[in-house]
Amino acid sequence: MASLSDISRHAGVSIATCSRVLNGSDHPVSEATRTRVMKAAEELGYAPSALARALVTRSSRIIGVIVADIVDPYFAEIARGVEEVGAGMGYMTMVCSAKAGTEAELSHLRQLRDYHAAGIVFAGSGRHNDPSAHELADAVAEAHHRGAVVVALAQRDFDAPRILFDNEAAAHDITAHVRDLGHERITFVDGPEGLHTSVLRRAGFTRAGGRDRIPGGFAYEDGVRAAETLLARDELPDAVVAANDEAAIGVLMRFREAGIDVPGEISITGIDDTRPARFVGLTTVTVPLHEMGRRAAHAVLGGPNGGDVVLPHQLAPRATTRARSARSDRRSTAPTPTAASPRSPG
Amino acid sequence: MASLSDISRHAGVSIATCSRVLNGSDHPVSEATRTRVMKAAEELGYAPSALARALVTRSSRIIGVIVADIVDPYFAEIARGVEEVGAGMGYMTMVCSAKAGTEAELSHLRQLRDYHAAGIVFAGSGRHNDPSAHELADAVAEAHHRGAVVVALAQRDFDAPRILFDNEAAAHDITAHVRDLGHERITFVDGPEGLHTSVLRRAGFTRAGGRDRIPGGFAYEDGVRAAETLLARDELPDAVVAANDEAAIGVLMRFREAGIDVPGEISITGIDDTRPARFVGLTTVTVPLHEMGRRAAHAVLGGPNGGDVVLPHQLAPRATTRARSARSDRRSTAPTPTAASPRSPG
DNA sequence: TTGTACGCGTTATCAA
DNA sequence: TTGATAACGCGTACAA
Repeated sequence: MASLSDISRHAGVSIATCSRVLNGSDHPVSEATRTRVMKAAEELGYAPSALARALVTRSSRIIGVIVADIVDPYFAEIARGVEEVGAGMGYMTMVCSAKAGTEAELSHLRQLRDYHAAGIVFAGSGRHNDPSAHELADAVAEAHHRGAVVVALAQRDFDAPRILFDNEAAAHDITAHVRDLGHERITFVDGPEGLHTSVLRRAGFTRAGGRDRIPGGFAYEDGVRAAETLLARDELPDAVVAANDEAAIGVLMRFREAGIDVPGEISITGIDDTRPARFVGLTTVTVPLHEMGRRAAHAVLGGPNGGDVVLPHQLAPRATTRARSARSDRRSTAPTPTAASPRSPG
Repeated sequence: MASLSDISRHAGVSIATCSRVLNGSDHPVSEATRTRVMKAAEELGYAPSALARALVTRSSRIIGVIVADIVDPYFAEIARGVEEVGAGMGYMTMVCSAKAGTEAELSHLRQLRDYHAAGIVFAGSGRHNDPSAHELADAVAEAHHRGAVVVALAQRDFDAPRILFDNEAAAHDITAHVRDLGHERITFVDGPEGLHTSVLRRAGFTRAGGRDRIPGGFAYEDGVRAAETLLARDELPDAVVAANDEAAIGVLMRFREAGIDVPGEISITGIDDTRPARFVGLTTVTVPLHEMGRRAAHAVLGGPNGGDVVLPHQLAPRATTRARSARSDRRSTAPTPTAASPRSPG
């Protein structure tokens, strides 16, 4: 409640001097008055107004992170990284959900600008043929111009340093891994339509020799649907590579519900290694989400430093994949009676 | 970039008038000048400074939500609820992680106050014998005094309206449900030591006739450890009721890894019904996390309205529980050879 | 209906 | 080493 002028009056010192001692200014102040001011501040319970400070400094200690959905562990992990290092430096983190798309991102960006946010982190991927992409790019440029540091944690269509991992390579590597396990007929469950990240992951799958693809998404239900698509076919593939963990888990659960043995009959993998992946023992690709968040925060704290950064990813083989040789091959040997039956639930 | 004075100059109108038309003031303004101002604002791309506005109004359109860990789906769900209705009303949501405890909460509270946050939502539970509880209570009182609306979404030791569900009843109901399934020997995996929520849930278990309890926590690893404690005993219980979903999943996974059939040999349940619970088909209690977040936001938007609210919870029977009669009873019939063997993995 | 002027709490410049 | 004082951008009595 107490303001600088209160302190000033209480200590019998000018308001300017109070400001100097109360905020690590390099301006010299005599030890005597310094203690006087400190004491007054202590007694009156002085707390600087972040608002007033930001108004004059033209920069608040606020970091905005724009995500699609904070409930999605992918984004939560990023947000936590940002918050972690931000809080350590006295910054507050604003989390903005933009599930609605670029339009919502734009409005959040503007709002963040109105608060003179020191930095803005775009956690999600951009989309193809985005009608408001240009408008967003302009707004980003303006925010940058006004001193805000903008960082992108995925493929984006505006000018900002990127801190990311190689989506294409991640998808390639997990596909190759499955292939190395001896699986030939591999189906890829696509990510959301139009997302750059989806395109990248699909490309990785293709480069690794994958051919079969079916529509999917990043949500559990998308995975369930994809599994049903597969179940409706005459024959199941050897393995399913889903565009992300949550979809993979959807596939996994639907298959198990249908009585399919995973990984006995079919292998399933995801990408991202979010917490739920560990819970279900999903083979996936560990991706530096938390570290990306941390680095993004460091980027805004340290000012716009340098160009893009590509962080490493890593295979995380777990319990939903198995080498083909290690299981009863349904094709090279005569089909057993049990080979067809499991697909009907109950 | 353009400020009110810019508009004022551009439109040849006083700065006060500009303010009046640009912020739905009820002060009368002639239609002529109104359009003049609007046009100028449009041309110069006027955006009000949230900072300056907050400074003079003594209240920013910021809602702070203090959670233990945003990666925890329990809190993410709450945060999303807050953000959802907040964003709809032009408010920004600050998410603060206070994993470190009350000390961290206190520092976040202070920071939020420095930004003149309109409201502060405490998502997590308080703890017993908390050394800084009193200090926090004082800070909360001060924040309240300064016009901020403070809401608690769990048991707390300070004065603030509460929006919550009945933890005791939730634990009681799930335990009773398991009991109704015919299970007698039920073990409760405790929540984190010292948390009010832990005490409440434990009490519910006890009231439902439960007796056996083992140490646990709210994390996956805690559940894994609890499972190992159980595996080390001579005999497994009929069912395990864990203090929350994540611990339950830890128990579940460890048991399955040990070759135990869930729910064939043992039933497992959680509390909260977070997303991962659905992923693994965990029987649990659905709890109004999202709605609590939404209501909390409404509470801060509508000012301090009324007293505590207790929202309903609901049983969510799924695939990790089974009626005792429906499975081979290991005790009333002669033990079969397969009854003992599953416990050794591999 | 419009304009003037003060205050919100800081930082920063310039004198003293 | 210290102190006035002008911004920062806005809301709002009060006056015109």
